[in-house]
Amino acid sequence: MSKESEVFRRYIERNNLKMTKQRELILETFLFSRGHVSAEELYQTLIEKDPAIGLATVYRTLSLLCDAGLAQQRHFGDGQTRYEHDFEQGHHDHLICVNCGKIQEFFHPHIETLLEQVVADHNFTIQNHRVELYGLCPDCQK
Amino acid sequence: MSKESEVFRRYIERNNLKMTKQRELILETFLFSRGHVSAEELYQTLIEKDPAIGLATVYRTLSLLCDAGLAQQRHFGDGQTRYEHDFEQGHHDHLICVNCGKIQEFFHPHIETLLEQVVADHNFTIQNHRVELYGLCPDCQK
DNA sequence: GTGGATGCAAACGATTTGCAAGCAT
DNA sequence: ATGCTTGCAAATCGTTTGCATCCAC
Repeated sequence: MSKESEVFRRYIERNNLKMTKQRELILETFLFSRGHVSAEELYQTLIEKDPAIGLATVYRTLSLLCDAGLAQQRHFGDGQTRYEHDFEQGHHDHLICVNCGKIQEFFHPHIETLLEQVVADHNFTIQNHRVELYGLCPDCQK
Repeated sequence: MSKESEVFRRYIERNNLKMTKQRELILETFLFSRGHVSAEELYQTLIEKDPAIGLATVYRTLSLLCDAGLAQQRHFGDGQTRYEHDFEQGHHDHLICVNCGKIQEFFHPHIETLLEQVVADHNFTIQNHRVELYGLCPDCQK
């Protein structure tokens, strides 16, 4: 039983919700999928394991996972919402290939520090931030 | 006649398109609106000047302005696409208030330099980037 | 048994598209 | 006259919601 599964169970219990086999399957599949999945992509993977599962359930469960702190929404240029689960490994930013869609994560402590400074200079209190670089990945530069 | 209007006319001509009073009105209104407008917001302003104008035309013209290099799409958290026209004044990033929606622009040369370095380190060729900080603006911190 | 969870289909909001009519060239 | 552009309505896409049924507690 994974740590995330434990966290989710506690969240479920604390809020008087119920653990179902769909929720278990969705969490498991979500955790297994590396990177940044959209609801639709996750759904496509899920129907192979449970053809009866509904897209609405995927959306509802992803929303639950966000509330539980196990997932985080991300919006990159295309119209879709993507969900990330490995953000706990520590904050990171993204390099996105505009050709193949590959997403490369990176972390640069100095940039983070400077961003904090910008926020302070403008008297904002920060909640979160995003830094996204769009371009061509090494493979797509031809 | 503004510089942008000139650029637009050239673009129209070069692509064998036609200049219409709707396109003129939309460009003019778009340029006048400071900041980051959504198609719907622009449309609301426009129907006061020309009640017959269609929302589809607004979308089509904004798309044209993007192609002509006079506008740029931006996606902030909410579901709407926003259009920016003053990005030519030089690149800048955004501080967004999650409470009142105010958008404060800023520019920090050192951050830009570091981002270029990150891109180089990963062998990407950059096209553009965005840095967005979400939090509470001074007014909303109560 | 009861209330939350499901799958489906319908509803939704933002954006796009097909079409007949209008207007710039 | 030609064909790009318009406004309208219908279509589309991603996401949410209503509802009857189902299932975890």
